[in-house]
Amino acid sequence: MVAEASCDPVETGDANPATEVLLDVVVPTPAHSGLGDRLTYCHTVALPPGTLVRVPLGARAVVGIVWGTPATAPATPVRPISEAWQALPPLAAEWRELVGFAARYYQRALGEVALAALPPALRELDAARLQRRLQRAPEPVPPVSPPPAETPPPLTDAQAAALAAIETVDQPILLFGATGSGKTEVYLQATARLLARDPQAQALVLVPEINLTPQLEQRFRARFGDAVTTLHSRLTPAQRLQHWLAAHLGHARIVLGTRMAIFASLPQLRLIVVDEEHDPSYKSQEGARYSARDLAVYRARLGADAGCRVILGSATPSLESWHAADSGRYRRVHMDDRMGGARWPRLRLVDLRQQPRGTLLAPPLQAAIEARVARGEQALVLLNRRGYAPVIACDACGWKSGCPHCSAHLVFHKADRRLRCHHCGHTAPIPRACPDCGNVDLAPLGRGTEQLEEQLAAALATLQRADGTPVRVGRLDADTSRARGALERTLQAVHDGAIDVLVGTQMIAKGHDFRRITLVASVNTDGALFASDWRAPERLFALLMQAAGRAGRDAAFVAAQGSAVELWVQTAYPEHPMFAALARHDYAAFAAQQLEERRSAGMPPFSHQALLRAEARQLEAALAWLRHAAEAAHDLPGRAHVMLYAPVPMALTRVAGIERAQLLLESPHRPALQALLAAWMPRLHALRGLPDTRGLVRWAIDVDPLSF
DNA sequence: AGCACGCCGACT
DNA sequence: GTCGGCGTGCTC
Repeated sequence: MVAEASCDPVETGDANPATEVLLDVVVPTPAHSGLGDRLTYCHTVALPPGTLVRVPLGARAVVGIVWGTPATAPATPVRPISEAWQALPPLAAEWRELVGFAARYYQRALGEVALAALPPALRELDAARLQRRLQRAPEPVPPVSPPPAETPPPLTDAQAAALAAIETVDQPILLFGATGSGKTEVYLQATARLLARDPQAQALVLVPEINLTPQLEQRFRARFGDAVTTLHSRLTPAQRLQHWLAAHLGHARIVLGTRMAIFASLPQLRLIVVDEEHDPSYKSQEGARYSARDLAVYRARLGADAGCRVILGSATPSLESWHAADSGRYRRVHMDDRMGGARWPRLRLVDLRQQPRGTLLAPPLQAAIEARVARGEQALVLLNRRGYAPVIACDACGWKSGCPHCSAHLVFHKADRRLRCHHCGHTAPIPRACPDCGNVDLAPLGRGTEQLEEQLAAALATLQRADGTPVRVGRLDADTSRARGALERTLQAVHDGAIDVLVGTQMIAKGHDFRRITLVASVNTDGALFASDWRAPERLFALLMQAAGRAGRDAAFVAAQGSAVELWVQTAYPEHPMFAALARHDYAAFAAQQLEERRSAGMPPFSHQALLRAEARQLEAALAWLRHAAEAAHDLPGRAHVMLYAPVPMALTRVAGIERAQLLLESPHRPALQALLAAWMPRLHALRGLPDTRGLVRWAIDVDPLSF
């Protein structure tokens, strides 16, 4: 009480102005708490913006970040800052700007975004423990160069051109290069040149999934040693804090991380690399739904005065980035030759209309796989559906195994002889008879990776390798890689040649550098070709290009074998124009065709979208809430330029007993959409508690949504 | 969102 | 007689 009174500027501010300072502090207040983003506290001395502090909030003590000084003194008496962590350098102005922009653009509370960007373990610390931690690790800035731990290889012409562009072009670089064209070497050398020029500089390298691309981390470590650190969600809380501190204190020169790393504190950031920039995992799907790739471009612009650059790399860029390059906002740098003389796989289409219905593996494809395995080569077979069969059904009455909590089928998993829901985790034993009619003939419908593995293993059972050992079929999907280290073991087994044929979901298509693969096959492709999601063709093309890139990586091996490197695709629509572009490995043609479709339909990137999502116990409550929301938008700024569609249930309406619905907003004018959203938010918060929306669980806005 | 305070059932 | 159910309400 005394402390609070002494802090009140009205009471003591005049009496002792030198020792009482008002500060705006950002604390983790969810937007709907009714509190503003910045709360005013007082302290004995002025603290620079970016200083971490602990402050009382209600009955709790929370970590906050000093954001500045209040424009006006608040009406309510202010409470004092409990402790200021002055041992830690303040978070830089650019970091605060990035966080502020992300909060504004994605319509989240500033405190939520700012505090979520810090390692959780930091919030557990106090000033004393922080002090000890900082003293215990007074790591000097390690000398990165010279000498580099590994001598870089000579550059190809394309790589030299790319590096020249990076150093001279003051725009985001779209590094467009096929798998194996040497993009990674460009990242490495761009980083090396930066560090040679400016020994204090830092680089940020973003990857979609760090566990699926261990060799990128290996290559950075081989070149830069201990100057590299990592930031991703698989780190333990202590590691994450340690790595974050290394970046914040400038001990780490290079941060390699997943999308969350875009918020790392990097005071000397001069280069951002976004590898596989088209990958949808750069878009966060919970909390603040940010795009790390888009924020990377923004962050580089914030640092432009200091010479910060951004490289977006991909063999199949997002249509957004491709269009930005077409329109001159990004600079496209094309690396068109595959290094080491490796040849591109030839496309072999299997027309499923010529095959018996329900064919999983057409005889010519199976024969091709057998022939390769017999010669000591390897094959990858892609099927984007895990489990044995996506559903089991009753022959007599048409009953299908449905999830009691979701509007989805229970998937038959033969490995544990159970039915499993892939959306809520519900599991059930396989019923002996149909629950509806008692019929005992229940049949699995459709195929998953387990069944494909089984069928291939049976087909290859009589084959032997050159050394007389039996041929081995392996499987890689979320089920087989759940256990710690299982993923690495399977990948190693493929590397070592212990596995001849690897079956799996799209995770087998990622950047693994398998040397003896000469055939890649996609056996169930058509679902994505005609999916209701209009981004599906783009993703399918990227997946098939990426999968194709796994084949023929070792030119010497391929030449010695005398094999043709092939990509097999089973489809009932072989005349689809996408396959013509795929056969020529012509992403530019595919992108041009897709962008033309988007332009005429007024779809992104020719318009901008946001989704308002609502979840409720009853679907009607969610829909009613969205209708109220639409009504509340009628007179908002920007409304004339923003199209609001009717609220609809989501494609997968119910998940874990919660009904989901959404409302799409679309505008050709991004600022109009942003203005509308910003003005809409307070009204949406005020919508709580309407009588026909009882059972509403939560709602959220997804700006630039990727999935519908 | 947390985390209080605040009024009604089965236990040491 | 207490421990605890989660219903409203507040957080500079």
